[in-house]
Parts: sequence; C-alpha cells; structure tokens
Amino acid sequence: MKKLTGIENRVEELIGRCRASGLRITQQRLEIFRELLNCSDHPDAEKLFQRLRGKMPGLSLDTVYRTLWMLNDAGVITTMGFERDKTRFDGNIDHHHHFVCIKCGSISDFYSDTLDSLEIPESAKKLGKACNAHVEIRGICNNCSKVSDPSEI
Amino acid sequence: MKKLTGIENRVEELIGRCRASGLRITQQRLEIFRELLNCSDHPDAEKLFQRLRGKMPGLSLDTVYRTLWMLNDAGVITTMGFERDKTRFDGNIDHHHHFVCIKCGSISDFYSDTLDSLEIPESAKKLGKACNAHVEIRGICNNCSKVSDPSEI
DNA sequence: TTTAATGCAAAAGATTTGCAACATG
DNA sequence: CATGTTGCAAATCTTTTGCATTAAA
Repeated sequence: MKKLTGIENRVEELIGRCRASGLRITQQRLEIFRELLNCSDHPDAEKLFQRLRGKMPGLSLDTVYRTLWMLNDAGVITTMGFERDKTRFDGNIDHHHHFVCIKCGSISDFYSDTLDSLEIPESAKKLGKACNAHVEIRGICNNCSKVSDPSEI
Repeated sequence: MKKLTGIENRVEELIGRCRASGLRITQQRLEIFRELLNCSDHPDAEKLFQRLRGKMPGLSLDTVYRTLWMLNDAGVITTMGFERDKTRFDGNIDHHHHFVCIKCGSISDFYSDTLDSLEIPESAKKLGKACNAHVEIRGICNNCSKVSDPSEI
C-alpha cells in the first residue's frame, strides 16, 4: 500500500511519459501536476486553478482542464467518480457493489456477501462515522472486450 | 444481500415517506420512480427523460431533475459518485481507498492492506476483466460531527 | 380551497472548442 | 522553424431557478 512516492519522482515519470508519446513538457503541465500532488483534498479544476493563479498569473482555466485530462490520459493521475460524466442515479437500494467499465462507462451492479460484510479498517474509522461501504471495481466489460470500438455497441 | 424488493413494495415505501413528510404523490413522481426501478444501467436524468417521454408526453426535463433529487433526499434512491459534484481529480496513485463525507463532500484517502488485497467475487468476474478495486466509504467526517452546519467550516 | 409541484423559458454553472500567438523540441 | 500548447473568447452542454398555471390533499 502507501508508498509515498516522492513528488520529483512522479514528475520524472511524467516527463518520461511525455517524451515517449511526443507530448511537450511545458511549465503549465509541470506546475499543475506538482500542485495536484500537493493536494490531499481531491480538488476540481476550478479549485486547482485558484491555487495556481498566485504562482502563475497568466494561467487560464481551460489549460487546467486540458492538462488534467492529459495527465489522466497519460495515467499519472486519476479522477474521482466516473470519468467526464454527469450524475447518474441508482434505484437499487439493496446492498450491492459496482463494476464500472473504463471504456464505455457502463455500470453494472453485482452482489457479494463477503464484500457486504467488509470490516471498516482503523485508518478509516479515524476519519469519521461510516454509514456504508461499497466496492467499486474498474475494468473492461464483456462487451468492450469483444469489439474494438465500444461506441459501435 | 440481494433482496429483490418488488417494485410495488418500493412504490408503497415512497408513498409512505411522502405522506410522512407532507410531500405530494404525483403522477410524475410515481412514473419517474417506477422507470428508474426498471433500469439496470444507472441512467442520468436526460436518459431517463427520453425513456419517459413516450409514456408522458408533457413531462419536462427539469421535473425529472427535481424528482430525482427529491427521491434521493427521501432516501428511496441513491446517486453514483459524489452527489451534485463536478469532476474531482486525484493525484494519489498508490493503492488507496476513499472516505466520502455525505455532509460536506470532503474526500479523504485511507490505506488498508486488507482492503488492498480484496478478492474479486465470481459475480463481478462475470461482468468483465477487472483492473482494480477500491472501497468507498460514505459517512460523516469528524469536522461535520462537531458542527451543526458544515458550511461554517 | 390551499399550497406544493409542474412546465416553460431563461439563467447559471461547468466544461469544451476554434483560433491566433507563443514556446518547446 | 515546425508544430504542439496556450490563452482568450465564444460556444456548448448540464443543471438549476423564477414564475404563472395546474393539480393534490
């Protein structure tokens, strides 16, 4: 678990990935990435933008958006929730878990007695009173494994 | 786990909750609720709206939004992801899990070797190839337990 | 009849895009 | 210097809101 990967190692990794795929290493990309690595509150683009303005007066919000998705696509950061998506609703109130397809965005419920009765670890109890816990699995759904372009479905 | 609560039981429950809190039981609320209960794909408001138009020609999208949030507030449905929120980014790529405060929306990381090594159940393996699994705990964070109005923080 | 809920249109937010200027490789 | 990236402004898309009308209770 927790590896506490050093910030500069992470930056090196980013630089490597940019070189590998012909992306340019710009001041903005480095600063936005470093800023996010310093956050522990999972900020949205706007919040990150506010924090960076002091350091980088010329910075624009759309660059923050573009850069964050670029970092996400490069695999050096992730997003919370379900990629570029609007709010989605769930009519199922039985205790269940989710399989989220990272290609087509489909979400399927699954059930598991074992996962239903997960014990909340101490590290989580320290953060507050837990109401419920569920497991989110990300992967490639059967449909997307079959076809090359998921949008064909 | 899986209780397969019958749709009409769920509708009865909704009606009970409306009565209890002085909310009116309208055709729209019943139909939107029933439609969502019939979906297994966790639709967004727009998709639900499209599906309902045939049945209810006069229906408007804003009513769908209002109703869904009302159902959510009444506790008879839930949302995916993080309530009414924009996309949030996560610079932490070590294997970790999330504690989401349902009052103030703060998200904290926590670590657990046990949760890191959860076994994917058969029911999930059937759905596709899993890349990773993480646990999302919803609850009330320590800050919100302390104060009556979380926005004061 | 009283008042909450709806539908419409308009507003507000969030995110993306076209394009000329700029900076990186 | 060739071209990917930026900043700006405008466009787009999603979600919310004000208000007159309608319909539950």
